[in-house]
Amino acid sequence: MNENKPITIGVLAKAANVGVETIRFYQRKAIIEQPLKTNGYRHYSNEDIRTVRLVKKLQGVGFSLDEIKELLIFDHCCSESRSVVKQKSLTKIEEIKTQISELQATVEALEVFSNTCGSSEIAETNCHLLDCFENHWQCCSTGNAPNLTGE
Amino acid sequence: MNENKPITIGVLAKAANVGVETIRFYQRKAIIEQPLKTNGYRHYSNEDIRTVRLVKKLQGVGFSLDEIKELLIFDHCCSESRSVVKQKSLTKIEEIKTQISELQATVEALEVFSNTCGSSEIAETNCHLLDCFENHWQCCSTGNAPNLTGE
DNA sequence: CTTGACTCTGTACCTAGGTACGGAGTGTAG
DNA sequence: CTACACTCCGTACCTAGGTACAGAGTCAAG
Repeated sequence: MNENKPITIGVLAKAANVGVETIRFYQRKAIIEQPLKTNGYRHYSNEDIRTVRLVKKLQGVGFSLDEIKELLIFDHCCSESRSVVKQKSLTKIEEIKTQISELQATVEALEVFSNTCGSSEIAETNCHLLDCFENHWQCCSTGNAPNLTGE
Repeated sequence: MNENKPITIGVLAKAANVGVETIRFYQRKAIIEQPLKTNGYRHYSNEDIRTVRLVKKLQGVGFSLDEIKELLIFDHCCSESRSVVKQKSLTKIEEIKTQISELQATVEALEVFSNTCGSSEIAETNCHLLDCFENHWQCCSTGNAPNLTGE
């Protein structure tokens, strides 16, 4: 084991696949805690590596840094705040589920688009992406979308 | 019908539920086309309302303005570029599907978290969100995550 | 005990996606 | 034909999430 090799900011950055400046930025934003310092140098733990990786993962899935910060704070709170933690998690779960539905509708619209408008055999010039997404993101069908503007 | 009432920038903005400045911004970015002008005033079509709504919808689902611009350009291109359009759509579909999987994994992790760590009966103090997301985002189980840093 | 890689702090700068403002012209109801 | 809402253009400013210095100190191999 290499317990003797300290995890400096550069080591952490490389392990989490981010820039050194990003780590410092996260610290300024209080997303990760200020680590212990020896001779002015930051020394991190393996926990910190896991945390930064988690931050990047959550970010990739659409969480903002503020949301991530909040999640991480939950994680450190003691048992009396469990009901708050639970409620926040459940709210977030609902939000993500909604987002998943919208993404699924987007995939469907794009599939219709590429199977009709994108197909040289089937396509008509009046078949547009716009139509594919309208009518509650459901169809592209004839290529003529109904008038939705109430004209 | 009110064909005689022109769709000015303010009308468009209200219809699409965005600010007037946002419309101007989209035009600067060439996300929507420069409309015809009479006496210096922009006059939009119902198509423009649909387009701006689509832009906001796509944005909400995680598309950047550059991606949206590209999609809208597909939409206006003529038949000889159909294969390109189709390929781009298919690529985008794959990207979105990946994102959906990740979001589903996130939901699972959050559900495990709220059912264990968030539950006052079951929770142990060493049960953390970090653990819930690790091991390929699959479990929180005992509350002690395996060491993933290769130490 | 020097040299080069690494780290420190603070501040400035960058892109994306808007938002606000100033000073001028337009359009329309009374 | 005046008032007021609306629009014009250009430019400046804002937040989020970084990224890049500069000038100084530290660490470790040779």
